[in-house]
Amino acid sequence: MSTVPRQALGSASHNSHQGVSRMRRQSTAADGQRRATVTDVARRAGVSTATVSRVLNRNYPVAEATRERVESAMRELGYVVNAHARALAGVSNRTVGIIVNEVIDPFYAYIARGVEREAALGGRLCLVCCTQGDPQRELAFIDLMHERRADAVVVVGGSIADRGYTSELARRARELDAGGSKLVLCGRPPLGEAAPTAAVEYDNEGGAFAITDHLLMQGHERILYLGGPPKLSTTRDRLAGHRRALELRGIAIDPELSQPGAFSRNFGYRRMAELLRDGPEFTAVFAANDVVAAGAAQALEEAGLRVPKDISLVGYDDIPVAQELRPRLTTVHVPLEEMGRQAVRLAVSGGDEDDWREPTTGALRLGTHIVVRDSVAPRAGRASRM
Amino acid sequence: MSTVPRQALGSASHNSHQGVSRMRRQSTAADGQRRATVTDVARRAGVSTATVSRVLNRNYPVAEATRERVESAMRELGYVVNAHARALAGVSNRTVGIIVNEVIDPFYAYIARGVEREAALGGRLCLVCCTQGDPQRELAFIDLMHERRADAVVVVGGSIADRGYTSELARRARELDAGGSKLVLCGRPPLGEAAPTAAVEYDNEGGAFAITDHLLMQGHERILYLGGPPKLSTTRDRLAGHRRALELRGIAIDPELSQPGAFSRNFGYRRMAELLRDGPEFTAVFAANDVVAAGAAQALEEAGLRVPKDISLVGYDDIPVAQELRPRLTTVHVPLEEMGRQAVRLAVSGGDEDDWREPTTGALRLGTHIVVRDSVAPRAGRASRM
DNA sequence: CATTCCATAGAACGCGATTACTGTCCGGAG
DNA sequence: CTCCGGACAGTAATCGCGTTCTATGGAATG
Repeated sequence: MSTVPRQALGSASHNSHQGVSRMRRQSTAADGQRRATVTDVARRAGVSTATVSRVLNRNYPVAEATRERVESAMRELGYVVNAHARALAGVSNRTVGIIVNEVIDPFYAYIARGVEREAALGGRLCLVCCTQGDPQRELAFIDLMHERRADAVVVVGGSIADRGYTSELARRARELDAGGSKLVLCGRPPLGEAAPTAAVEYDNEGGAFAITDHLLMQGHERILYLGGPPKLSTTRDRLAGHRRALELRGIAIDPELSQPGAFSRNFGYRRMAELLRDGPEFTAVFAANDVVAAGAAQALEEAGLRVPKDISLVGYDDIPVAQELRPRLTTVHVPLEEMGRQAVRLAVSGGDEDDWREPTTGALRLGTHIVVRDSVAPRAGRASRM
Repeated sequence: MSTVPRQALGSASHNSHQGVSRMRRQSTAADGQRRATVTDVARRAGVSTATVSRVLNRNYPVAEATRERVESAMRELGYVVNAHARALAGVSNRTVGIIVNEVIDPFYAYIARGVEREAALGGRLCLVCCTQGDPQRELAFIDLMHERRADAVVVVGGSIADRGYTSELARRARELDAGGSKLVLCGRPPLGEAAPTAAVEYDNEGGAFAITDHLLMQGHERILYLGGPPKLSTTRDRLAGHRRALELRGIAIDPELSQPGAFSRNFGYRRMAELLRDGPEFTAVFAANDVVAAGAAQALEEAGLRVPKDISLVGYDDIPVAQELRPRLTTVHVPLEEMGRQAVRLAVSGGDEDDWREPTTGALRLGTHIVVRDSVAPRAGRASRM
């Protein structure tokens, strides 16, 4: 079996169709009303089911009068096509799946918006799942979407570098591909040659480099890197850009200034408070993302430190909270919504399937750039001031 | 036909299956590889399809050895059940639909999270759509979800009081109900007796009353009500609570102090700035929601007014931005995630269908309460100060 | 040895819709 | 007065899986 146990989804009682042998809905029996079917419509309109299907799909000439008879029959019966039957008969069911950590996290929400909008443009619906950071759930959701024959499955966000996990993911990529769907990696590194996937990345390393350099230009040399799960590809890339910038300026890397952790406001707040109490000296903070920066900002505020006068602070992602903080946060802009759009575009190639089966593996890398606001000032040195 | 034209979804070329008469996938022909079916698995494992189905559904005893043979056959073939075929055969497809204005709006995002989590608990997947505030799109999406036979369709957010729209919605409620699904209204008033819907509301009026009263207790008598689309049920209810509080204290209602508009940060900012320049006097602002409050706060700040010293400010919803603003925003807490959870709970009655068909119309009303933070102070009167 | 009970095989339907074929009808050309 | 093609419409085979219902081989039981 190619599926992760459904237990991974925390299903209370996943064996839904168990025991309770449902009474089979007999078309003969009472039950009041059945759902109308094509057959019903056809009978009522005095035509064949083929004709009904034709007016439904507008893919074959049907006489005006006939069409009208059929349409009013549908209306009178309250007929609604059955997408499952249609999918079974070979028509794309027009859905794309998207798997994120958490829908309320703006980072994911913006990407999801892009996916949803682009999908809607192609007349598609969007299946959304939240893994809450659990790779097992992610795999289980991919399976569920495969079962539903989604046109594409977009997996969003950084990934952990785990051997077993990666190969599981690659296998699913192959299975999906064999079935004509596509696995799209959004904001995470590709799986390598063996796996037929599409990918939309952004210049994570470059953004980190740029904003670190921005800090360096202001004279900061002791920069605290705060937050970001250590094993996540996202963290790895941001940290890499950060270090490259430091090295380029000939600044030694102090391990103590690297403080990875969760991508959460709470982590930013607590660790910052701790570090302020008994941590290394630093004059600037590079928060792994804007949410962490918000937490750090609060800790700084409560410690009586002024941003940017005493300490400079920058974030990453450029989500709305960056503009809400005071001072407004200097950060790295990531084209989140665009990533989502491109992800589905890469996978489904527009609304019409004229171009049947193009490059089986597409990749895309979007740019990032820093947004300068008010949270960075020339170095003043917290140590030298207090 | 009971559906709104798909054009409403802005589909670029919605007649996807038109003209391009797809080559029918012949099981006989080449094509390299077909997707494995139950029959394939059965053949490979040397058992019957009935047995395969049994190990798949675990609803009938199967010898351990047989099960293993079947399972490894599935693994080797990369078999993935076809949810459509399964749904067609009468098994619930386990999906719930949710329709919101906008996924990046925290108000909706939190509700969506509740829906998604509760759905996942029941082993269900979640179909998400964004209407961007267009009632036509909302109706079109409901149809699409009905076509997919979602177990439930949750429509989130305030509704406009339009005669035609309401009856269209009611019709869909009936159609869904006839098919065994359910339309759930989340955060909006019921449709009346004629429509079989479930509903989860929150005490919108009460929250507005409470926070207005909070302002009154601090001596504020001239309170500006800012934002909220005028015809939206949400606005109507909040405004009602607000006015009831005013009347209870015998304060005359000044139409000039009622400034409805979009639920956007931008509206809050701009209208606030205008009003500060040439609007009526007021000592407190009741923003229709936290987002509007954020905009208003910026305008106030730029005008050199201090919150709450010069002007008090409150919002509604209690989304994260409320804690990020400085001063932290006093607002009304709405149990958003819980609303989402209850919405699906109301509709699908847990994971197991033991309790077959319960009350066809459930309703629920969750409480709200104010959260006092730092944006309200006793009246100081902007007029008397400047 | 006869009887039961199990696990499973086998086969027929049903689910609802799509569509490759196969007509049928009708008008105009030859 | 045929013949032919275009416009429509009907027939029936699929699609992949779930659900019986009957039949059967063999092990356990008495």
